[in-house]
Parts: sequence; structure tokens; C-alpha cells
Amino acid sequence: MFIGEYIHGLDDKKRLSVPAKFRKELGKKAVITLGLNKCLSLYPTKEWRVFAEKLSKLSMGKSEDRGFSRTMLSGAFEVEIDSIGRILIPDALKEYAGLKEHVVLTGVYDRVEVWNETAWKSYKSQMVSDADRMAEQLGERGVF
Amino acid sequence: MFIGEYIHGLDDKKRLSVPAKFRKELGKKAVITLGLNKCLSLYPTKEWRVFAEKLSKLSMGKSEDRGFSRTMLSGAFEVEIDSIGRILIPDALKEYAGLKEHVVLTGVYDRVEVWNETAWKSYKSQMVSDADRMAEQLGERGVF
DNA sequence: AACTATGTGGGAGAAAGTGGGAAATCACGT
DNA sequence: ACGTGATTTCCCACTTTCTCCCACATAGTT
Repeated sequence: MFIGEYIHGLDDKKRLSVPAKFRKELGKKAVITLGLNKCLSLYPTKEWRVFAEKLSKLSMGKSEDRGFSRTMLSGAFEVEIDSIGRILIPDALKEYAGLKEHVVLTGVYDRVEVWNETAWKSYKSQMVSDADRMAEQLGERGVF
Repeated sequence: MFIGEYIHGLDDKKRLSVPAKFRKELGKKAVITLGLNKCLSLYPTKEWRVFAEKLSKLSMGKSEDRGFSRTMLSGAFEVEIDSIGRILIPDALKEYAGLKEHVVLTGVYDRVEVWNETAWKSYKSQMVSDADRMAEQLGERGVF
């Protein structure tokens, strides 16, 4: 399970160190994809394949399904964790998430998310200030 | 499985470099044909046969289906990947997809799609902005 | 202080992508 | 049948990017 929050540099060769705590669980190869809220998601290859399989089964006939599977599949890249624990961020994803010199890596149970530093901070502060209200909602819906 | 997104140049001899990541899976020969939303689809010969098979089964029924399968089949060309990984784009397809100097190649599981650069960008940005809503829908349908 | 684990940075060689020339092929008109 | 011009095919060369390797810096530990 991935948990915790780390800030690492993204160098001019687009290399990003994966926090040491995440390396074992990710293995040697992983898949990085578009996430919601303009962040990126990093999955162990095995888990991602299950998801890709489902996407491929969506009907090519329905334009909405077609668009979704196109977006998710074309926005996914297989990355290798190199000998000292770094991955390369593809241009298209770097641009999508607006990544700068410093990026935030967060563990979110089954995946690692990669955020633009300032986007993460503002997202987080907003979530924290909303947390009480959200907890209440979740309680009402029986999640807690 | 084809995934990812790449931008390559289409030179004045109509040559297009296939991203190195796609070459092994495509093999030496491939089939390129009309795709939906004014893009082109590039299939490994084997996958193409599966697709053509499906089309041929349509053709007996409704006249609309017959027209569809005729269009797709007659719009298909066999292309060779040359010694350094390029293919030639047939005129008719270049025109259909409105390809200019820069084209986008995307991996979509069992095929590679070829897009006019600006058409792809606008398609994608629309899809990304809809992604939240779509993910929700798919969740309801049990895809996630 | 020495050692280990972790994150950062840079250089050399390899690979990928691009461009263009020359031979080969084709089309056409004479 | 032949020559001319256009297109296609094959090959080579250049440039950029990627990949692999090693070295360094920092922090925590023994």
C-alpha cells in the first residue's frame, strides 16, 4: 500500500526519483497515466493491465466510450525504474500535469500520484478545509 | 499492447516515422485504414484480420452496414515498415485525415491511431475536461 | 568518523528521428 | 521503341534525444 507525501526534483532530462519507500511495491516496470485533477498516476504494471483490459472492451461504436478509452490508453506510458530508482516522465504527461522543477509524489493506496507542487498545495489546503464537511457527508452515506 | 502518444513529422515524401516503441509489435508489414473521427488506424496484420472479419459479417444485413464495411475495407492499405522504421502514407488517407507536417501517433490497445496534430489536441482537451463525468459513468457501469 | 541509503547531476556512447541524393521504376507523348 | 520527366525506392549522413554509467552530496546510523 502506498502512503505518504514526498517532494522531489524533476531534472532537465525529465528524470524523477521515485521515493525509496515506493520502489519495492512498484517493481522494475510501472505505468504512468493521466489522472483526474491534472495529476499523474503511477501504477504497478500488473494492476494497470487489468484496467487497460477493461478499457479495451468498451464499445468502439459509442463515441463517449471511444473517447474515454482513447484518452486513457494514449495517455499511458510504460516506464522503467532505473538502477537507482528514477523514472522518465514523458513530455505529454509533463505538460498535462504542468510539472516544474519540484513535483509532489503522494501514495494513494493502490497508486502513486504525481502533482505540480503548487497545484498540490492548493488542492490539499482546500481539501483540508473541507474535510469536516466531507466527513459528515461520508458518515451520512454510511462509509464510515 | 499499444499505449502512449508521440508527435512526428510527415515529410514531403509522405514518410512517417513509427515510434520505436510500436515497431516490434507492428512487425514488418501493417495495415492502415480509415478510423473514426477523421483519424487513421494502423493495425498489425494479424489484428487487422480480426477487424476485417467483423466488418465482413456486417455486410450482409443493412445497407448502412454494407456501406460502412465497404468504406473501411476499400480504404485500407498494406504498408511496409522500412529498414529505419518509417511507413508511407497513401494520398487518399493523408487527405482523409487532413495530415500536415506534424502528426500525432497514439497507442490505443490493439491499434495505433494517426491524427492531424491540431485535431488531436482539441479532441483530447475536450475528452480530458469530460473525464471526471465519464469516469463517474463508467464507475456506475462497473468498469472500474 | 566511517558507513549506508537516498537523492541529484553530468558525460559518453547508442538509438531514434529527420533530411536529402542517386538509382530504379513508371507514365506519357512522340 | 525511345526519351523525358515525375515518382518511388533505397541508401547514407546529420542532429537530437535517450540510455547507461559513474561520481558527488546529503542525511541518518553505527
